Amino acid sequence: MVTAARRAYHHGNLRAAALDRAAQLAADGGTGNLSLRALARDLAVSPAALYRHFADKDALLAALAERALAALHAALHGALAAAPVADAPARLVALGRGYLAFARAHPDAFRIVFELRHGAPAQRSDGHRGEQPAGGPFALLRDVVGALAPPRAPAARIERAALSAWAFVHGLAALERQRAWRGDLATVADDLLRDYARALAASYPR
Amino acid sequence: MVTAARRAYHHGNLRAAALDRAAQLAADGGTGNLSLRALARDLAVSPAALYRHFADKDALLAALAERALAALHAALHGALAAAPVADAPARLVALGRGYLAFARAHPDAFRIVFELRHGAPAQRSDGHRGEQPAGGPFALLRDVVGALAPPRAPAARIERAALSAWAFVHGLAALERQRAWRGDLATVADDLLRDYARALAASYPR
DNA sequence: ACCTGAACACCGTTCAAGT
DNA sequence: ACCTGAACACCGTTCAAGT
Repeated sequence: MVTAARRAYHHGNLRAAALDRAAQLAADGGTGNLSLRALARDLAVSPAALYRHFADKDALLAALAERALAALHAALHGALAAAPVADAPARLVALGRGYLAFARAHPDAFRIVFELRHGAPAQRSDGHRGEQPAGGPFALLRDVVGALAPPRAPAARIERAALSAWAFVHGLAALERQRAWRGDLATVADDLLRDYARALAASYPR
Repeated sequence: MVTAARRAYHHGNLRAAALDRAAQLAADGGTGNLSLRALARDLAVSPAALYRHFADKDALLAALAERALAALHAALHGALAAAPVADAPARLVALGRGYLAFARAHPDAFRIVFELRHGAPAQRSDGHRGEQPAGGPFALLRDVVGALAPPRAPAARIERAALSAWAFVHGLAALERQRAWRGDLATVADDLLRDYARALAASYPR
């Protein structure tokens, strides 16, 4: 059994197994308590073996973040699929609900997507990264916000409105995770999402 | 010189010196790279000496967070003092700008206030904590949002509007810190703050 | 190509012992 | 009361060596 599993790693799935297990460990004990040595121990593998698949611990965390971002995208896509196609405000609310629900259900995944390289000051001078976190999920948001706007609204205005909506719902998720609010932020957040969508829809002259 | 400094610690200021130096180290290398041993080395003190003043590393970080929260409060208070007393929307914008400016100038302090116990799932069942982060700064925000509302507006509505505004500006700060936006979020954020204040003021029937 | 064993330079934390 | 020295059980990472 052990030897079979061991042999399997030689077939190229240590990387995948490590990511799966690391995601579980992060979900249980938090990303901060995740150690490569504990992970290796868990996989019945030598610590050094992981370095054949990840350059260092940060690379492992980055791969984990990539997975988490894909999961967030999928969750938002699902939330959108369950919303009425014609009702743009309802779709925006559904997107916000999906975002908050994901942050609640997978706080570790949410964290690793948005708080990676959390303690490093190193801002690479070769340009901004961060296209990944903005990529998939933000495109969904822009589409929904665009559908809310009049047919020939300027793209720049839609971009700005989408950023604003993202900041709003992201802030709600962050404050809720932080428990920086006495009482039940979750139910209030739902009301605020609806208010926000309504106000945005009303902001366009008709 | 060294002996004089050493003797000074016996006079009860190791705790303060440790916090000062820890704040510096966190500002330079990020909170994640802060180690008690390096801190002790830096203070020419044995690692164990710090445990006379802090229960463990988390306690040191919590004390650091307390300082950072006070600094944020002071910064917001200052931003408000420089804004016209009568112009409530301008005061809201000033508060938002102060928040964003603080997050930009002291990313480590901002982080430690809002992302402490970042990797832990442990939600204490004895009730919610998080009164501290909401305490000082949020009271300022509630006052400003209250001044924006009609004289006899219901308190619950003001609370909700203040939470909404907090979430919005906090989200902007988080996304900006994350560089999760191609291009210059800082200047766009300023526009969005003004839009937000205007929309909030307009949301009250007159 | 993929993994092991052993080593290096670190950690956080504890505890007896010093002054 | 406050600090030191030494120890324990961990880390991340590297590197020769195995298959």
